Amino acid sequence: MKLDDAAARLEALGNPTRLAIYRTLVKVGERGIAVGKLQARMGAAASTLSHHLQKLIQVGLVTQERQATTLICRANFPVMSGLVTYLTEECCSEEKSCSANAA
Amino acid sequence: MKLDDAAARLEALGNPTRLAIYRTLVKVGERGIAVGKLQARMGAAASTLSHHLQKLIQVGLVTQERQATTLICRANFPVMSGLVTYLTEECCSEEKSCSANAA
DNA sequence: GATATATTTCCAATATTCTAGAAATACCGA
DNA sequence: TCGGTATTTCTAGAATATTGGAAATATATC
Repeated sequence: MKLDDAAARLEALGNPTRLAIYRTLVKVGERGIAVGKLQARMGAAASTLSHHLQKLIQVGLVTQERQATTLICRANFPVMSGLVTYLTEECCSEEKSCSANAA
Repeated sequence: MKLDDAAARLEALGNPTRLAIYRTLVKVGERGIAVGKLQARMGAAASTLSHHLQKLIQVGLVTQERQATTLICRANFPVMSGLVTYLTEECCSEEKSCSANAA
C-alpha cells in the first residue's frame, strides 16, 4: 500500500462519525446493513450519512450492493486488513525499511 | 482506547505529510531526530512542520525531549501499538463486541 | 403511467485545516 | 548581557470538510 492510499484511508476513519459507521458495519458483518437502517442507528441526516459513506467507499473501506430499492453497505475487510498491515510493518518498528537512519 | 481517541489519532496520521513525518520517526527509532533535521528531510516550512508535530504530540503519537537548543522527536510506539490493537479488535472482525447485530 | 420508498446529488452555510512569513521565545556560549 | 541557533507562536489567506434541507434519481408495486 502506498503512503497516500494509507493516509486517505486513515483520514476517512479519522472522523468520529465515520469511525462509528465503520464499526457498525464491522459488527453486522458480511450480511451488511441498509443505508436507511444505518441512518436510524447513527441519527444523522440522510445526506450527511450519504456523504460520509461516499468517503469510506471512495477509499475502498466500504462497499455497497443494491437490493431492490435499498443499498446494502458492507465493511471491506481485506482493505482494512491491508491498512493494519501497513501500520504494523511501516509504522510500528524500525525493523522494516531501514536505510538512511540518522539522529 | 475510546472511539474518539482512536479517531483523533487516525486523523493525525491521515495527512500524507504527517504520516511521512511519523514514518521517519519510526525509522530513526529510539534515538529520535531533531526538529531541524526533520524539517530538512521533509522540506516543509518550519512553522508548518511545527504545527504538524503539535498535532501528533497532542494525540500522543509523538514525544519531544529538549537537548540544549534542539528538540528531539520520537515516535511513541506504545500509543501506535494501542491504535493498531484497537483497529484489529474493534474494526477487523465481528468476533469482538457482538451485541446488537441486525441486517 | 402513478405512486411510494430509498438514497443520492445539489446547494449553501459554517467550521476546520493547511500552509507559511514574521515575530517571539528558549537555550547556549562567549 | 549580547549574539546566535533552534523552535514555536502569531497571524492570515486559501482550501477543504462537515452538515443538512431541498430537489433529483432509482427501483418497485399497483
